[in-house]
Amino acid sequence: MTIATKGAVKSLDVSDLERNRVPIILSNTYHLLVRPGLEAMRRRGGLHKFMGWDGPMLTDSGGYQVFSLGKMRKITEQSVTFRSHIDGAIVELSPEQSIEMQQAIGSDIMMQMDVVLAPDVPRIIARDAMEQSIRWAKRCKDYLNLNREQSMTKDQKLFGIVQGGIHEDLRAMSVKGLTDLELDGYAIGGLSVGENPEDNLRVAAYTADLMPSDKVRYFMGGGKPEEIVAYVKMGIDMFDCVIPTRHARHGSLFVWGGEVTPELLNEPDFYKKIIIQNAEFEDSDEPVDPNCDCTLCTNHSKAYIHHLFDMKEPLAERLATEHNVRFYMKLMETIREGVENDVI
RNA sequence: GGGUCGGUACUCAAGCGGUCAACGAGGGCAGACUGUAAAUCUGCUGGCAUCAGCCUACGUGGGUUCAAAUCCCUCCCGGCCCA
Repeated sequence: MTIATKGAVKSLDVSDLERNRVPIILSNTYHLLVRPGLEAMRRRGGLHKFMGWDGPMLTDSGGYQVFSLGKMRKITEQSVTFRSHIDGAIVELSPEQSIEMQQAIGSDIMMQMDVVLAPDVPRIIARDAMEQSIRWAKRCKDYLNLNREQSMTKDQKLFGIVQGGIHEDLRAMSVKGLTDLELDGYAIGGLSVGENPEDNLRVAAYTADLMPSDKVRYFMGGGKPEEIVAYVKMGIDMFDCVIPTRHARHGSLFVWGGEVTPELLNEPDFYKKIIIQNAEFEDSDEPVDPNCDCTLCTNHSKAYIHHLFDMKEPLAERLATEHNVRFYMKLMETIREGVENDVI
């Protein structure tokens, strides 16, 4: 999933997404609740219509913002209270309100409201958050079942989010509690939030193995290309990450290590990252990546995109973002091909 | 010709006896970003270095002082004012 937090993939238009074969986007409940707000979203007829996107869309519940905006919120059993990062206004988000907003957005897949924590919190805290997340999942499902008619999109799906930090037994309890609720799909949450790489892979593999294989498994927030390949091998189906788009805006571009085939993905250095502002690129007439078919690589040189970043031209971000999005989409296409042909 | 203000590192610009190799900004160099408060953030930016230090530096050349980018004198260059 390419991330469109506030109803746009930063610097890209919907036609750019379609041209680069983006299959599904992710948007965010909290940010859209702050602006333009619930009623405005209803008046616009939902986010698909508002932004002109006909494809699938998933919305995060706002749970991650409970974590990332931590200094400005208070969590209770009932809800989370934020101070808006825009104007300081009080914004309350409960599991029910999250679903109500996600219904107004009309996403195809809604995420339950959860409690995300840093990886280094005491085990008892991680356990409480995990258990609260299960209770909140139930409230999300109950609210949805009672209010189906208010959705902007028919048959919205609801996914649960497995929590439990880096503790395997807590992860197992979380999976049990959520699967008892018979949700439409399940996600691994609370990873890629600062834990060390070994814990990340260990917990992801352990958790993925416990999750029902007949439903979608989604790893939230990850990851780097090699991590995604590893997660797929664990049985995970869906991903979202800000890396391709944010890195692009900051001048980090992904470059394939060679002709893109499923076999290539088994090589340790199947790609590299270059920082295009670096002086070594100022004189290169070569494309960023000869194995890429994006607008940047088809039409322009490294020297040109280097220059655009140097001049802080807005086009730099747009071309770079399209390139990294194309890289990630090609990564997923190639992984899929590799899985179907038993290469990965 | 007289008066006056000023000349600081790539640029702009602080400092006005010791804590100054010299604030800050820009520029340059490099790095980070994982369910996006992010066109953001961090480090370095005189030379040498065995990373402890050493050397050369605040227009020029002298001087005062234990000590000068800072005080005094000479000269050079620039702005402004008066002739």
